[in-house]
Amino acid sequence: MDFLLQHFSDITSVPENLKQELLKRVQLHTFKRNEVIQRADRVCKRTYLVKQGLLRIYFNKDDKIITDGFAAENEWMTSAYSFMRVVPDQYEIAAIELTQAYSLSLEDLMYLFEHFHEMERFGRIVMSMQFIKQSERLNSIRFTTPKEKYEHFCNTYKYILGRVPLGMIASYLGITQETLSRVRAGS
Amino acid sequence: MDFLLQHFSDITSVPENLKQELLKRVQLHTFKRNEVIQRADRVCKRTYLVKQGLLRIYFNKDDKIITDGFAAENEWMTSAYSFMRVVPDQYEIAAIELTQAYSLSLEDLMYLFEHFHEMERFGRIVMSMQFIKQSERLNSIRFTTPKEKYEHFCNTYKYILGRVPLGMIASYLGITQETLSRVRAGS
DNA sequence: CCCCACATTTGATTCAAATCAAATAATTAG
DNA sequence: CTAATTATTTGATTTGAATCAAATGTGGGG
Repeated sequence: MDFLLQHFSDITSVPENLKQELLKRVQLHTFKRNEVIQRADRVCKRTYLVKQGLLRIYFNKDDKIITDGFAAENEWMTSAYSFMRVVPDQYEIAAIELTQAYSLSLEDLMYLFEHFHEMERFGRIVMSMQFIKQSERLNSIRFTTPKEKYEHFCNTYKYILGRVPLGMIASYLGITQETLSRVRAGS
Repeated sequence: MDFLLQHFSDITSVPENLKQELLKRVQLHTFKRNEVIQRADRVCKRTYLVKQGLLRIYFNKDDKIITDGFAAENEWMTSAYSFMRVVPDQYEIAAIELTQAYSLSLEDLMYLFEHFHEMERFGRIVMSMQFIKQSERLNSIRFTTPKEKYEHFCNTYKYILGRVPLGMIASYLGITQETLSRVRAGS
């Protein structure tokens, strides 16, 4: 449980009673390699914090699987729109490798936001960080060549490289597998 | 001032003392048509809430001006990375038409976050909404044809259409002016 | 009110990456 | 350990939008 509280403490101060409430509400899961955590067409009920391992979010577009993101240690993963708005969506989440993750339900999260200023701050800071990350990704997708996309990925997410098939990285970067292969070959 | 408090109240409850502090710290600006509010290579010191009019954020890429976003009534505008991290960046912000906007400095914002749970909640909710909006934009840029991009823009931002030159919309959508023109001609 | 800078359209051509196709390499489940 | 599946590379071709080029339209400052 130290991991969980450490994660929160790294972002903002956590008073003792918030710690208690967090520990009371959080669930710890173990997901097998390739286990599907969240299925398409369902409401995503929980948000996950990866303790160890690697999660992936993806969806089916014209019979191709498009990877939309990864979450490794200390990163949060949920199908954001489905989770926040409590509506089904097309995203699935699965474990790429054996993964341990904590999770919170929307109700518990809301309870904690409601009762703890620090939790609200935590939420604001995490959302801000996600927003900034997503901006960078948007700019990368809009304005860079396949080669630059791959290089940026290598620089930013080298800890993911080698843990996932290249096809997943290609679709995450918004290019085809073939193009990624050629980029890597250096032509 | 009613506008400002209404904007906050629409998102979360605002206790009387927070109202006081908000009113004490907020500035009201009037920007002329085409007036530049934020210059490139500078730290963006404030975040703006548009009361009336239209702001635009853009940057120079290879001698082309790329529009990155708009903010109309009840929308926030800032150069997010620069503002949050207190570093200069390449974005500029200008008024497209005569605009009235409230603004807050980072220090004031932090003060309000620090002292008011409700302000923190407001920040969290606004960041979440921005995140979701940005996700939709990312998907639009990644997966849709120029025609679909334009249709989506018309559906979502029709109140902007007609108030800005088409070139700005084209670069916002990630297509060229020529392509947008052809899409509109319907071919 | 008119002219000029800017905005928009239209046409011809180019090009980068997608698609289509298939061979080769590497995992993994039995 | 080996067959079968999955991943990766490599090659040929297509294609949609960018680029290049230029004509036409238009609105707002003088």
